Amino acid sequence: MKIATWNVNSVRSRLSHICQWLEANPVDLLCLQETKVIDPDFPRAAIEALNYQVYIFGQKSYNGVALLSRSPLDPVMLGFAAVLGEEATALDEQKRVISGRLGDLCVVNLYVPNGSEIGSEKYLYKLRWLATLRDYLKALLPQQPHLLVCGDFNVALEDRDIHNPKGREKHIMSSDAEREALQHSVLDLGLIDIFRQFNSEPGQFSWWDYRTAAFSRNSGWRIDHHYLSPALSQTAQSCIIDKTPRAWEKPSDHTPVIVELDL
DNA sequence: ATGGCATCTAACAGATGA
Repeated sequence: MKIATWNVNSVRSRLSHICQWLEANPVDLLCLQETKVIDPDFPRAAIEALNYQVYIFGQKSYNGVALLSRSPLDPVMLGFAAVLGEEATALDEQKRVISGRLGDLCVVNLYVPNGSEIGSEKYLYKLRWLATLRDYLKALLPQQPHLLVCGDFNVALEDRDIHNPKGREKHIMSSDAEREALQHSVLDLGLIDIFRQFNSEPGQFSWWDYRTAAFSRNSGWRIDHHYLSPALSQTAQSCIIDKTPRAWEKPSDHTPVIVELDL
């Protein structure tokens, strides 16, 4: 079974890339972030024509997540509130969380807030959001021994995940508080950054800034991840970053990351 | 120090992203 995560930076602008990529890479499940569209306007038909089921949690202009699956998912859970209840509804105004169950596998698809600037209101929101993510995953884990948590985390965990870590303490996505929050909310629960089980090299990135020709210089960041529960990690066969679509005409600034499970 | 670029809404510029 193959599962991919991809921040597409607008599902409507990227529809042809998504279809082209899925035809070449018929993964079992594709997790999308930054769909940037309300649910009635999601380009559902083009995806369904490729024999994928479409599950969406969208909003106008910003954010938005989706699950595209070859097999039906049941149940599908929208937002933090589906697990945490009423007190989490405020954080669900921004559509950043969708989860689904595929057999005995539970997949959580996340779009972690960007944070804008260190110390800003958005930065504090990002840290609060990650604290709530801990509660969410902690509640899911006992019921879901085969848990996969993937998406755009907007945090580079280590210096080898950044093309140039100089000054990283003052940079969004690599400040100590962001790294500590991701560590506390995900890794400390026992979830494993599975890419690093297969590849320990620096220079392995999933996002390159549109500006300054970052992709051609490989000036990127590894901020799109797959985290696996311990039991599930035993089934992992590979985890690769597919840079191919980042080189296409008018690409997303992110590229897909695919994990293969022996399930 | 700033802006590089791309996407959204829809104001032909401003907000947001990372």
